[in-house]
Amino acid sequence: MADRTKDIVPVRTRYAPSPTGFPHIGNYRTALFEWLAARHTGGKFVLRVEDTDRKRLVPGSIEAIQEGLKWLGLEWDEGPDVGGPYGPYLQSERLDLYREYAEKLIAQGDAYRCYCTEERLEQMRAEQRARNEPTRYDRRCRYLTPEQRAANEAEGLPSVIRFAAPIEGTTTFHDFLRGDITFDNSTIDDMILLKSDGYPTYNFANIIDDHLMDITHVIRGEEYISSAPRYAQVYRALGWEEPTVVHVPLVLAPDHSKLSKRHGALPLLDYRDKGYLPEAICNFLLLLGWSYDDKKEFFTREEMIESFDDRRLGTSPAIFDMTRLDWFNGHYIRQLTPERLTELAMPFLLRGLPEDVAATVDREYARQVFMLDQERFKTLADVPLLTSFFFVEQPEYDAQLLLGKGMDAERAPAAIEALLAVLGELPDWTAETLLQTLDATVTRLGYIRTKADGTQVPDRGPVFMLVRVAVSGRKETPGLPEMLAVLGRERVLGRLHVALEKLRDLAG
RNA sequence: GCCCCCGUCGUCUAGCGGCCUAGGACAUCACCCUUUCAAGGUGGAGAUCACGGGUUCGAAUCCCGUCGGGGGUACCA
Repeated sequence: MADRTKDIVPVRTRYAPSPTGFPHIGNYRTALFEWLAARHTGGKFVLRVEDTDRKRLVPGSIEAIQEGLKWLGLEWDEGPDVGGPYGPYLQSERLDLYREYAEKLIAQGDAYRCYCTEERLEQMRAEQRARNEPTRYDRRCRYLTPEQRAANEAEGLPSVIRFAAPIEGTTTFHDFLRGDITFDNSTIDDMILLKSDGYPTYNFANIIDDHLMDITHVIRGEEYISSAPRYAQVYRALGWEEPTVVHVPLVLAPDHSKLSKRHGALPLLDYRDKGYLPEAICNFLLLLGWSYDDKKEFFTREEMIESFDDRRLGTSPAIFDMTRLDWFNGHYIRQLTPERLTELAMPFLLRGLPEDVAATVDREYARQVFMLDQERFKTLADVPLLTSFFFVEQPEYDAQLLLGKGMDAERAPAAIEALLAVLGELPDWTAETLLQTLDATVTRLGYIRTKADGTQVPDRGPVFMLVRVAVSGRKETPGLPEMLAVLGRERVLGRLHVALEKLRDLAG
């Protein structure tokens, strides 16, 4: 058996976000794949900020992007904050580099200055559309005479630098997952390398930096496939070797449209605020477009790194399914140790409680409550929803809720009084003795159920539900004896008394 | 319009010419467990593998076409 690890070559990958907003969850999936490719091979994961669009720059988004990566545990080896041998990692600090290579392309005849105004381009495209032609730059400035150029320069006309793309033939690039993809050169126009403000376009800066930073594997979204042949042309003009390119399929909204806020696809950090666990998000994202085999669905961080193989990436778009995310989240919440659960749940609890109540919460008591409800939390946002009754002075509920199947206005007060009589005297307040006491009361009060085989057993249902509502104000709660044990004698007795009063008021 | 990518249960997917009367998971339904709700267990329903042609003894798997979905078509990324 050959040692497979010998075949693994360390790769350099990069996450190259543009600080024009707060990336949504699909963007981070790409980052996850890039990070995994690097970790799996013992390579490096680089964070490079593509801040070349000055108009759309959103203050604070660089910080938010980094916070998101950290939250998911996707730590980078090189980046704007930590530096590295290929810096700077902020494209706005690399402007001279792009200029240098753009000039080089002009010198060798592979690029040219274009003086066309945006108005003219706009008009040109409008006419092309009217004639039902593809909208493309008509290359007017590509064929300017040296005299015309000199005149434009003398006049001080603003200009951009465009790539002089091959006009005839085809361009083929290799997609790691899909194989060779060929575009007819007649469909590719002369893309802008450097904008009139001196900043590079995303496309150009990307090419230059991926090469200069020695990126071996470019993993990016499928929306870049149509730009890929142009990148290939520039690499070739510069005489550079092209990195391996992996286009991962898009993540779509449930209605197959592009992922947007209204479908629940929020900026990543919003998921943290909504009570999702990073391990759940990672696991969910991992399996959106990638699979290990037909069985394995839960991956620890180590297992992810160990088993990630970019050859198993898919090529068809995946739909973002919130329900599945919730399931993963519930799973990982159940996985939490009591201590970690408490740590994570506490802020959510305190935020959901009235201020005066929040101020009195005892950590140890809360810990016991959380453990009781652990298997019921789908997200941490459920914490206050399911557990607030443990903390308030007295839960509010409609007296009618106390009555139900097998429990009417006559029997309810009797049952509570019977319980009150014994619970006050209980020598120890544990789930075990509480269950015994509850059962004894049920039997004494004559709640009997006949099973299918004819045997008679105590019918816990009606009394248990009565007590459940009395102490919690709700019909769904953790197991009754366990819940009473945690609530403590004082609260339970107090709430039973309140229930009794409510029943009397009801009777009129 | 033009160019490109994609197309297996509602959803995420396994499958890479015979092991497939297509497997797993989420969701859904039923039952079990049971003091409620969950969690867990068992089982069911759910995909003529988008459709139509080929190739082959044999196709979800290869080829062509059609349709459908998506992306691109910016001095955005």
